[in-house]
Amino acid sequence: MMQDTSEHIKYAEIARALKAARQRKGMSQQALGERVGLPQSHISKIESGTVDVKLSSLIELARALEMEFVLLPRQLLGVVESLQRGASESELYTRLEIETTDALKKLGDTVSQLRRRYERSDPDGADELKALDSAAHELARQFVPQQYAQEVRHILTTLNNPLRALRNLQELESDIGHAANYRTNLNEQFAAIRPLRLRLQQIRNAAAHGAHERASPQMPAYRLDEEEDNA
Amino acid sequence: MMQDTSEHIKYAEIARALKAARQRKGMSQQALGERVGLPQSHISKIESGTVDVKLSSLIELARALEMEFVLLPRQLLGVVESLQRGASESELYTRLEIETTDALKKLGDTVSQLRRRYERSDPDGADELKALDSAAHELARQFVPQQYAQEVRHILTTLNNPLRALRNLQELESDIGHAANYRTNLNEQFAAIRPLRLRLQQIRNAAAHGAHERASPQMPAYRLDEEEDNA
DNA sequence: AAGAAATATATGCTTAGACATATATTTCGA
DNA sequence: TCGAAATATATGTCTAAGCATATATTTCTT
Repeated sequence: MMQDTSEHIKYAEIARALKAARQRKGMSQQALGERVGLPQSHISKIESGTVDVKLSSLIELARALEMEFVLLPRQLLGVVESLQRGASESELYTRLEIETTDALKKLGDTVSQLRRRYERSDPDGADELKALDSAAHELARQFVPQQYAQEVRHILTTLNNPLRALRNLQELESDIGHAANYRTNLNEQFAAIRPLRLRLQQIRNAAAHGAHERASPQMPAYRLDEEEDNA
Repeated sequence: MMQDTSEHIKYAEIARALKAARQRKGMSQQALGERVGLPQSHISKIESGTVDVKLSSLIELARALEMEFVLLPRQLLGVVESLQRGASESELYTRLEIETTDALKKLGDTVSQLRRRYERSDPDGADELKALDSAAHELARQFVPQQYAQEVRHILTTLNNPLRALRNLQELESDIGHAANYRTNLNEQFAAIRPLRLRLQQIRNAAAHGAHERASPQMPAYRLDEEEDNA
């Protein structure tokens, strides 16, 4: 139902882009068709622009090719095309991503020091801190995707209290008179840390496999875990 | 033909984006329909996501709304969404820029410590170090533009030797037997530092006024200054 | 409150996408 | 050159998008 040639050009451009993405992934039309539930012959038609494909099919094809369709204001088209052509296109980051990533590095360093303190007195706790340190550094290394940045900042803020408490407890460690409270308090702090660490690991995995893989941003898993732990 | 909920979400997102774009333009469904040759009732179905619109229709609707429908690598989504939310192009950074900026921060910290050591024994030298510290931190604050990143890294490398020498000299300061050599050596190190500091200041100024203002990266000014100092 | 404008929903017809299956043609690798 | 793999094209069936038209419902403005 297209009316003029610029729309025909756009249509052909999308067909070409899909084909190029499939070839970059080293997939055959057969393999792609199996992935999205379309026959190879239909993939061929789509890539050659001889079928006016529906949006639902486009979305699935894009997903299978680790791409996304986006509706953009026309003014941004030049910038976005530059980003796509740029050698370091996947290495561009927003200020929020950078700052969140810096904060994660600091967290990792802080937790690394704290872990050394607990290495002998509480090996299980030290393991928990080691896992948190790894999650923080790994996520920092690949940068926090924009849509997780606010959530990661919230996690970092939430971690302040238990980590401070752990530092204080470590200083009390030699004070024998507090032994019972000490152990209980220690367990509480690690119980608070664990779901946050699990969530950072989830985000790190989502970042590694493409930022939109997990579709539900409402109740983060660490809150579900908190509820489980309270049971 | 969509298979899982993340694709339904994407589908609804595009429907919402079309409606939002129409409303931003102050158009009715009737007017948009007339523009693209579709009945108002069909526009309503498209915007509510109750029809699986074909690519040709989507392209025409996007055009009429001054939008483009674009296929992007998933990694670019965060950046593109930032652009759409109004983050300016200049808030996006490459990995190289980020790493160079981190290195500048470290330089600034190192130089700040060194400056304290020379504060009483060599106030002129301390002033030079203070200026270098300021240049490094100011440039780090606004991020090193891509086209200066290699040069800045070179400057940082070149600064290693004179700064190390200054650290060593400071430790020798109380050794009276080396007084003549000490003063000569001190002056040599500051003479080596000064043009590099001047160049960092130039780059900081260029960065402040827009990364592309100065177009000539061939003979950095600090090499010109070195030749002047030898005269 | 009332009327106009805008949007959502219904009905019906035509055409084409989705999908299955088969086969022709081209490309690739040994 | 030859066979396998990949892609393009053909045929057929079913379902739904595109489109026309009408009407119900909601929203907006006075």
